[in-house]
Amino acid sequence: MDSIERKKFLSKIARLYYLEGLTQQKIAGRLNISRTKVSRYLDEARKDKVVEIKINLPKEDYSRLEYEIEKRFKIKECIIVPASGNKEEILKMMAGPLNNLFERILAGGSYLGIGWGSSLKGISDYINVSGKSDIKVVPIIGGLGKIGTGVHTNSVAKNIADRLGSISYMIHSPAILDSKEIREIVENDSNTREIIKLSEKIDTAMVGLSDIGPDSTLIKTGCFSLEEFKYLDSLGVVGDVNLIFIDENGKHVPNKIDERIVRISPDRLKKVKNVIGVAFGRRKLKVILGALRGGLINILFTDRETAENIINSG
Amino acid sequence: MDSIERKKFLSKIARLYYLEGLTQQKIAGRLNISRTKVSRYLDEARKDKVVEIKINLPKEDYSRLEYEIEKRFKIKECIIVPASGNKEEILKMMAGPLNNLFERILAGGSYLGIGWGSSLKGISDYINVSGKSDIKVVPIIGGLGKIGTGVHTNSVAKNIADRLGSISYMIHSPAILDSKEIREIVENDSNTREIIKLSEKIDTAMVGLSDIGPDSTLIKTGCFSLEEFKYLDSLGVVGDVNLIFIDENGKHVPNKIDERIVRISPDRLKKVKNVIGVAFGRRKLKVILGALRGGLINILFTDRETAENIINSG
DNA sequence: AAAGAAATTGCACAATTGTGCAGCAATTGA
DNA sequence: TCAATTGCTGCACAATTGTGCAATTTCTTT
Repeated sequence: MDSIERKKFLSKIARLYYLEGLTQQKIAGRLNISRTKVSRYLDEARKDKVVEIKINLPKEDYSRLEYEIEKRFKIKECIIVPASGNKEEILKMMAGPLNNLFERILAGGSYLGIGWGSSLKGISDYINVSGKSDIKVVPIIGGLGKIGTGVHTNSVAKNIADRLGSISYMIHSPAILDSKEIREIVENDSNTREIIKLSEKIDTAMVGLSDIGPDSTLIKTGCFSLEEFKYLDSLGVVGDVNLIFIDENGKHVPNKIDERIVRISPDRLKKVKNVIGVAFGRRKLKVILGALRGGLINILFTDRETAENIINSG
Repeated sequence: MDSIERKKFLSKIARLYYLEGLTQQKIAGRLNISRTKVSRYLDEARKDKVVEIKINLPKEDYSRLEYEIEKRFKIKECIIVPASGNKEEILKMMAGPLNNLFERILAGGSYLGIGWGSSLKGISDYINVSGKSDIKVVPIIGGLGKIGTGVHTNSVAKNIADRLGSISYMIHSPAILDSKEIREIVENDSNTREIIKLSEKIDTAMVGLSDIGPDSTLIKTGCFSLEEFKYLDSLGVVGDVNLIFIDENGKHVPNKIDERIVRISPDRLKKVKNVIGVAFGRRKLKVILGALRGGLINILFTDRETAENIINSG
């Protein structure tokens, strides 16, 4: 069979299989060849592009980029939304995929850990998932921000719980204390100990990622001073994941601030099945890369621009 | 999940399945949904045209038309070549598909019945199939045309046998005799009887289709007179398949010429597994339709123009 | 708020498809 | 011409995929 004859034959088989919906067995019978041959001819047809499978992507679909990032960093999932420059809009666009994700990964009776951050706070307002009333929402970091402003850890956890139709726990300790001693005392208090203990039951967590630049929310809210950030910078820190300070490879950088912080431990966090990070913007590129490389998060929500930067920075 | 969100999700799954080649099981694990759901989402994606499967047809491909005819007349196969107006060219184009067909349907040791006709004669020169040396080629009609011209039944059979690297039998009787009595005598001769007997072993036959117009080869070669054709026409005959005269529905029309003809019987022919008819051109439309409707042939070789006429005449 | 209707889900099974392998045929090279 | 090599074939099995069904959930309607 010459090349053109062959192509025609392949397209005939491909038509019967893909367009007319016959089974390989039926095609084999009809053309008087073995079923095995049909299977192999179809293979050839696909390889030779006689058959092409096209996916009609909705506009602004980045599933390809998503899959590239998923593969590159061996993470479970990456969700990319169009970049608009406007933070609130970006968060709004993340709502749908986040709800979809929650539908899929929040198993009955499971515990959901919630960190802190303006993105987390922002996105939480769009959560809308039904049938998850037996989820327990647990803070995995002490309070940051003022109660009443709605950015406080407990508020975010409560907000999310409300939107899931479920319940939340509260943490009665600030995230950052004045000294190691005070932290130890607070952490030994049964109220706090209980919450910390709960973090072992978590199988899904949502964490915030911050850089340590002067514009970070942590500076703006007065949680840290510029001097402290400079100190962390000098140690090679590129940012934090739920106040776990990491370097560009996602390795936890030991530092003297750590001992004053109340939060889930790096080891514990790495054992959580699904860790969702929501972060985008040029400033956060390094900490995102670190978090991905170090395996601190395995589900990433970001925008197109950041995603492209991630891929280009390998 | 709203409509756009759903489409994005579908396209994500479709990408993983069709483009990245993951199994449904892997996708299910990755997205934390059941495998059954993946199967159903893929179904939906195809139905919603999120996934489109396109077959890159070689130019001048008529596989769609072929399949329409196959379905409409419940025949095994229809092969259509581009119409060029030039008979020789059309036959040449049929060579590839015919060889392909022979490769598929000629089983080891089987008998191949050969009729008569200028198309058959023409196409036989292009046959080229290897590995079929144990086929026996058998005439299924008496001699028509003069020995030596190459249009004679025996010559065509011999030619085909040579090209298959196999052997052929000869029939030592004309197709049309002067009277019923002579035919009976000839048919009772052991030489002829033996060949006729062989036709019971045939599982593939190639037959010619003729119309009964004044330009038909049968008139030109002097086998029939115009009066005889007028007579047949008056009976409702539209043409013949291997000298079986049929009406527009393919029903064998009894007539007084039949009893002078030496050929395979209509009943016998209908039992042959594969009966290949090669015919095209406006004049032959009616007889082709008859042959298809009456189940006298189940594999048709024709050209685009004729094929379109066939479909339009339903 | 309750009952009924409709849709969705996963299981278990059936159907379909893919593939390693042994055997056979074709081709090549001496 | 023969041997060696290469490629093709179908079988038998393994893997993958599709689907009826019962249970459950969700949505309607009263």
